[in-house]
Amino acid sequence: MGRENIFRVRMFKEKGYSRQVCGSCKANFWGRLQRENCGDTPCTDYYFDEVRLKTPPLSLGEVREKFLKFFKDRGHEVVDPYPVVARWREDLYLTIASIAVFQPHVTKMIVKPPANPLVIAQPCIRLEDLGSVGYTIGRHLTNFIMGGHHAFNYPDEYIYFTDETVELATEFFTKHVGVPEEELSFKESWWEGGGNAGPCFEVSVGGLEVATLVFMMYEVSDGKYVEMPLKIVDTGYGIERITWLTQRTPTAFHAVYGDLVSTYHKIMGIEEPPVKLLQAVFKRAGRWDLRDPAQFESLKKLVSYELGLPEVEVFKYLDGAVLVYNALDHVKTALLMLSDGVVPSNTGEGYLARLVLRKVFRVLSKLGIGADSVLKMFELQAQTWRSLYPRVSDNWNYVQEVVELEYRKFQELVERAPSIVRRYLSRGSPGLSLEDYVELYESHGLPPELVVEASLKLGYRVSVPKEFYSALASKRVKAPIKKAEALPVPREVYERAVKLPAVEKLFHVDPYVREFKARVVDVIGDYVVLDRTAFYPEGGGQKADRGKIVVGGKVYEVLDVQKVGDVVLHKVRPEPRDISPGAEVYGEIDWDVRYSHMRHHTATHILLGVLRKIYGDYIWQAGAEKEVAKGRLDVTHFKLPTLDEVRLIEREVNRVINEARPVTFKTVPKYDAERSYGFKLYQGGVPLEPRIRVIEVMGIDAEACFGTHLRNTAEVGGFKLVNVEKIQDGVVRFEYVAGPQLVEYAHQLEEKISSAEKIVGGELLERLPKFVKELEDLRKTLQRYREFYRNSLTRDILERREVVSENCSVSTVFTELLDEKLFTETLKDYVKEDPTVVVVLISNEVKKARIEVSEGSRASSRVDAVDLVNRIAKIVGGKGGGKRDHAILVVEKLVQRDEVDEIRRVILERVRELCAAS
RNA sequence: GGGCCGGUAGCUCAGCCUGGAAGAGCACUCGGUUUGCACCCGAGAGGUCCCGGGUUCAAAUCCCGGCCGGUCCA
Repeated sequence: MGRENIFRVRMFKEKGYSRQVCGSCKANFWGRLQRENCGDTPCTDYYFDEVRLKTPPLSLGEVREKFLKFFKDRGHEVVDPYPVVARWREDLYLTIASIAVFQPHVTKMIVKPPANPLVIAQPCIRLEDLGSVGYTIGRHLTNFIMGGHHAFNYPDEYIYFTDETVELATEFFTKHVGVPEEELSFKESWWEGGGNAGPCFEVSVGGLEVATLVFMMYEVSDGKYVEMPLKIVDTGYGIERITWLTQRTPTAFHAVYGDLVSTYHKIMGIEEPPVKLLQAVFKRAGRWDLRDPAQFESLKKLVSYELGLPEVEVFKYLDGAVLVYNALDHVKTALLMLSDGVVPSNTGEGYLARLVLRKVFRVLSKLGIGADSVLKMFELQAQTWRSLYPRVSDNWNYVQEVVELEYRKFQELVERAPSIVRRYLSRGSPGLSLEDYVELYESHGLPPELVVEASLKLGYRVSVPKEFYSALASKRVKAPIKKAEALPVPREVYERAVKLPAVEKLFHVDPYVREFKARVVDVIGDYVVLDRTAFYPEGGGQKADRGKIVVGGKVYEVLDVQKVGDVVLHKVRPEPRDISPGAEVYGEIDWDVRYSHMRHHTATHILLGVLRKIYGDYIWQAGAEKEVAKGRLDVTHFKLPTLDEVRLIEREVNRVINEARPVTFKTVPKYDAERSYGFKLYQGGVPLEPRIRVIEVMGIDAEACFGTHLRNTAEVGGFKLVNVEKIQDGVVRFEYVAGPQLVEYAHQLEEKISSAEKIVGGELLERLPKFVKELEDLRKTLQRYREFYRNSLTRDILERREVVSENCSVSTVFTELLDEKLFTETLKDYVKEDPTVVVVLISNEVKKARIEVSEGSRASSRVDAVDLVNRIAKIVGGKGGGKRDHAILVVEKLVQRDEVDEIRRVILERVRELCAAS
């Protein structure tokens, strides 16, 4: 199919549409009427308010229902929307389009779609337009519902493609939205994203693009387009935009948020602009790019002239309104993300949630809005949207708690700002450089507006450098290409293993199988492949089994077990040189190791279930590991559990164990599992398979899992948390022991206590307070001795003091006890009292000597302590240095009596020389 | 996952660039003064300079590694 021809669909010919060229963007478009331009912004102004619709104004929910019903009536199955957090995708954090729901498993033909054709009203979040929201009066939103009808055409199963897609869209817009057909414009375009590409139509009405019809048919690899075997109809209908179209309000926010627009104005203390002002803006918002500050400025001036309103008024109204629209949009986006269980943090999707929250908090806190009102703003939206997005009301308690916490954290940052800014102001050059602004933002999270504010508080007037945003943008580096995951086995082993047939996994059939018979399929280096095995390969956080295999009477130890696709590799010792394919094998796994893994694994599932029950559905597994000695589970959570909570968790887990609940496993089709259990199935990641293995702990937890589990929770035997810590903002780690390991753990504790008691010679609780008291007494005694020593030293200095002139005196003291800190302190105090003195303190230790020269202020103006030290070094050797009034010399030997005399003589002579000279 | 910033007295921080005697303000204790709202004056106590290693005669300071906190980005 040629790329040109694909746009020549059946309907255009039948109904007499003509292919035209836009006078502005030169793109080709199709329409029944001849027109000057393609009918899409920015080639035209908005005029959809003048288009006569045959339907009454519709709400967002009504448009959504109308859309779903229309396509349902045309043979599409309605598919429930997925979460806005794209947990099923490794390459995306947020659901950015309805097709994302089916990538990559369906688009790569690993799994069939849940229905075909299908229709979905998918809530989406796109944060790349974060900065545009408000200025475009509603064309850009960070959250929106994308209506998509999708048809997946397989080589052997054709559903429908271009002709039907255009006809369906036309019928929907004309008959059900009530758009006169002459007003429809289909612009030819090209869509590319997520590794796929294809031609598309952009459908517009009165300047507003309301849908994109993509015919996905290429895979993009190395910049080349490779035709896919699967041809996908990927459509996106802007449910918000259609709502706007039917309501013809001056902004999309009025159409989508209704009364909330006024309410938000009131809460934020911002006056609502008069309708005629907004209408004047509406008329130009299509062609003008108001995100450009210069254009926004000109528009405001133009509107002020046109309506005869003072410029300041227009500026005040519109700047304020943009803030309100921002708040409406961002609060809803944050609400949707949090309701889907995102925990704000400094990485991943948690960071994106925080980014959105902070952007709106920045404005709210500047307006002086308190936490109560902020919560009110969230609550109003939670009420408005709870029927359209059911998860919003399910998780409201969590949302409330987290919004409050995040707002408090942000206010703390604002409070901290002046002291951080002060640090930057006080270093080096006056004011703040461009680099300072960038660093303040990137390292401390302080946007330039906040920096200016903080500087004002400190009494500095600074202004944001114009280049700030471009400097920031130029620092953005491309994402590093994700490192290919390390292979579990050497490459040559991997490449041969991957071609072998699937191995029968006895550990899945019955996790309690300890011994088995099998045949050798292949031997690759140290690795043996069998046709069936009970050895569990490392995976799903569960470590590999150990044990032995016997071939031809020879025993091989199994050191490691790994899997490559559906093939299990046993690494054995000694080298399996004598083993050849076809040989019979007897295998036996180390049951103690395995059973311990199973206990910790089942305990992990129980713990996760209990945590979700206690805290809420925002608890997600962020990592897990099950070993012989202990289990470990990292979950998303925003605060460290208290001691009481830890005890509660332990009690609840043990209760589940004592209730002896059955643990079952079954392998079911992916979509059935998702329907019955929801997304919480995918705690450990999403398996790219048509059928998935579901482990269910009755009434507590159900997860897609590869691991081996107990039959009954009673077998866990007992559960004790041994460590709970916050490993990262938003992630809490639990470590625990189960079954006999609990006894091991108790033993370790006992041993620790008893060895400590051996050291203190008695009971810990009795002896320790005595030790502490004794230590205190000793400290006091030592202090008294040092005081004594210090006095005696001071006396020695005084006694040895020889006056050289009115400005200089010398005292050389020799001692055989070393207490560096005491010396330094004593000398410092002494020379403060006597500014004329030069003190030389010589002290011997076991193998080295330390000579310290200290001078009073008047003495040091004539005599350089460093010079004296160098002279001393000539007598005793060693190296040293220091400042003019204080220098130190260390020698790796003891100083002899005669050397002390020599030093005394030399120093006196030198000081006399210098002081007399002045 | 990557980058950047920080960790010094109970708190807020200076000192680090350029290695050489551990500092300020607030809080605390004592004495005086005052008895109207951040009182004032004087004295004192308080330190694992995050941890480990290296360089050096000498490290809070320089280098390497780690831990913790903050923050930006993917």
